[in-house]
Formats: sequence, C-alpha cells, structure tokens
Amino acid sequence: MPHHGSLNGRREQLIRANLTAIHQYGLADATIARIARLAGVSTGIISHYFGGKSGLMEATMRHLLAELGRAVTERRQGLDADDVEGHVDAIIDGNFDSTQTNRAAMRTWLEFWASSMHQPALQRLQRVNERRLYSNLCHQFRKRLPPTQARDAARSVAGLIDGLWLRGALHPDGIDINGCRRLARENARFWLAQTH
Amino acid sequence: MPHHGSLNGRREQLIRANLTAIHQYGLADATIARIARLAGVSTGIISHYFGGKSGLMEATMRHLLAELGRAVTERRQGLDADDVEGHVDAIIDGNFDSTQTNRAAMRTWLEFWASSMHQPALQRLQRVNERRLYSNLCHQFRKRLPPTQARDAARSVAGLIDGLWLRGALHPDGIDINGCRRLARENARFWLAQTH
DNA sequence: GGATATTGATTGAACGTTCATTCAAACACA
DNA sequence: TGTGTTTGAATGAACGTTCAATCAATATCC
Repeated sequence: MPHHGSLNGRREQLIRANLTAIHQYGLADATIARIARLAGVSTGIISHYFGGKSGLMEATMRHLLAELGRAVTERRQGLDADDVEGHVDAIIDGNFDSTQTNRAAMRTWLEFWASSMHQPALQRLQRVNERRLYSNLCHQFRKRLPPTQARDAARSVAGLIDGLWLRGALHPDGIDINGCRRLARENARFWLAQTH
Repeated sequence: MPHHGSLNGRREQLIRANLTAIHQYGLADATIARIARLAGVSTGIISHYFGGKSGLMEATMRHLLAELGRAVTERRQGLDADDVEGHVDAIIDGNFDSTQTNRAAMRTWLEFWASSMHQPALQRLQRVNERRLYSNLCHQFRKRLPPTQARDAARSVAGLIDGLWLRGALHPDGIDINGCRRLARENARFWLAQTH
C-alpha cells in the first residue's frame, strides 16, 4: 500500500517527464537531473522506481508501444472480418494516432530507433513493433491477394507508413497527418485493386 | 608518419574512422579516444583538423550527403530528358546505393537524423537532402501528371524510399536492396500509369 | 485511543568515472 | 632553422549511481 504518490502514478509521471526531456534536450542531454527537475522530484527517485536510467528508457519505449497498440486495436474493434479496406485503414490511421505524432513522441521514437541498434532490450521491443505492423497488414492482404502479392503489399504499405511518418517527424513545420493517411490509404487501394 | 598526412587524406581517414566508431559503439559512445584509436592517431588531431568533435560530425554528414548526390547523379547521366521512368529509377537506385546501405552508413544516418532535431547545423544539411529527393521526383512526375498528382506521387515515392530504407536499417538481417528498389519502382509505375 | 514501531517513498550530497578540449613539447620535412 | 603536424598528459566539467538520513502514512500494541 503506497503512501502518497501511488506507484503507477509516479512511474507514469516520470515517463512523461522523460518524454518531455527528450523532446526539449534530446536523448544525449536528457540527464536524470533534468528529467527529475521536470517531474518536480529528486534524482534518486528514478533509480528507485526503474533501477536506473536505462530502466526508465525501456519503460518509456514500452509506454509508446502500448499506446500505439491501443490506437490500432480501438479502431479495428467492431469491424467485419470481410472488411479488408476497413482493417487496413484502421491500421494506417492508428499508426498516425495523436499519441504517435506529437513532437515529443516522434523525437523519442527516432532516438530509440538509433539506440536500439546497440541496446538489445530496445532492439527486441522495436522488432516486435516492426513485425506486428507487417503481419497485421499481410494478414489482411492475404484475404484478397495471392501470397506473394500480399507480402509485397504489406511491405509497401508498412514502408510507406514509416517513411511518411519519418519525413513528417523531420520536417520543421511538423507532420501532415491527414495527408499521410490519405497517401498510405491510396497505396493500399492500389494493391487491393490488383486482379489476380 | 611524416608530412604525407595530406590535409584531405587525414580528414577522410578521420571521417571513415568516425563512421566505423558510430557503427561499432553508437553515437553516444563514439568518443574522441575511440575514433582516434580506430584511425591510429592521437586524440588531439581531431580538434586540429575539425575544430572539435561536432566539426567532425558535420563533416561526416556532409561526406554521406556528397556520396548520395554522386550516386544519383551518376545514374542519371546520359538519360534522355523524356525518359521519366529512367530518371525516377535512377533516383530510386541511387538512394539505395551501396554507399548508403552499408551498415555503418545506415547507423550513422539514423543517429544524425535524431541529432539533427536539436543541432541546427545538422538540421540544415538534413533538410537540403529531404527537399532534394522530393523535388527531383516531383520534377519528373510533372512531365506526365497534373501538379496535384505529381506532388502526391513524389511524396509517396520519397516516403516509400525512406521507409523501406528505414525498415531495412532496423532489420537485424540487413536490408534487401533489390526488394526495396523493386517496390519503390512499382509504386512509381503505379503513379505514372494514372490517366489524367 | 494514544503511543510506538514499521514501512516505503524521497531527498540530495558525495563519489568515482568518463569525456572533450587544451597546449606545451616533440617531431618531420624543406 | 622554420613550419606545419602530431602527441598525450593535464584539466575541468558533467554525468549516473549510491546511500545515509528524513519524512509521512499505516500497523501494532497496551
């Protein structure tokens, strides 16, 4: 039974402060001193709740991943199993959900991608996400296309989602969410219109 | 070694050592000491030639950009001005040139993208690159499509190039260069087949 | 029910490490 | 000898972690 700050409350507060710190200073300059100051607590508390800075980083990535999963799942609920266009659109829209396209989240994703190339813990998480997007799409396309084309379609739409997202993240004026969604949807429609 | 550390030779040697260091250790752990050791020189030499670590980083990004520009330009030489498919394919192929798809370059690009969000010098360089890819493509598509569709086509193909590249960079087994090129080309063909 | 013990959250200064930079000295060549 | 190159130890700043001390909220006991 926690006393004042409930355990999950503190953890979420620190994760949010971490996202803000990465957004404001970049991962390299997101020191625990700055993160703690943004959360209005002292430095020691981070090690207390996450066992160290890297624990907080992993928890932050898990947090973003969970929000992405939720954003997609919510949009797919209630859709008919035959409604391939509906499911594909839901997957596309979920990937451009506001939880994934705000500046702090985009900046953090970019930093985590780079870090994941040498941090096994982050690499595993990133890989789960990459495969989930691909196989979700592939599963839908297979309902309408032969396996080879379905694979190509899934690779293409997944790549387009990530690429449009990336270019939006790097663009100084920010990301054009509706434009991205429209182009990704158009690409999916192209593949689904293929006759086999 | 004697004087024969020609100024440009030394600089290129240090840039190459920097790429290797970022590949092996990641940007955060690519310290001056490690870079210098990989180049077989002492730490002070980096400040002597680049004025500091950030100077070396900027020079390294310029180096990658120059190689990308060369890879595209070479492939476009000798093509007819009417050959839209040829130019688009050259742009696509150049972006997946071996200078851009080796592990060290991919890792370094990722790190630089993340860093560029808070380093004005890197941000300018990154932006030049982003716009160049887009406007090169747009210029070609305009020869065949009305302006609105040409813009969409360019955004789509540019996004697909970057997205496929990104997913390849993050994939543990490495990037499938020919697969990426094929999918990007297919997407370009789709847009060019549109009737207006 | 009031006093006391227990628990777990929280603090922040101290510690040891690591890093980029600097610069006087050494060096190589013309 | 003079000039530009190279060295590497010294410097000081900054970082993450640790931990004894403090505090607030419950639990236990008489």
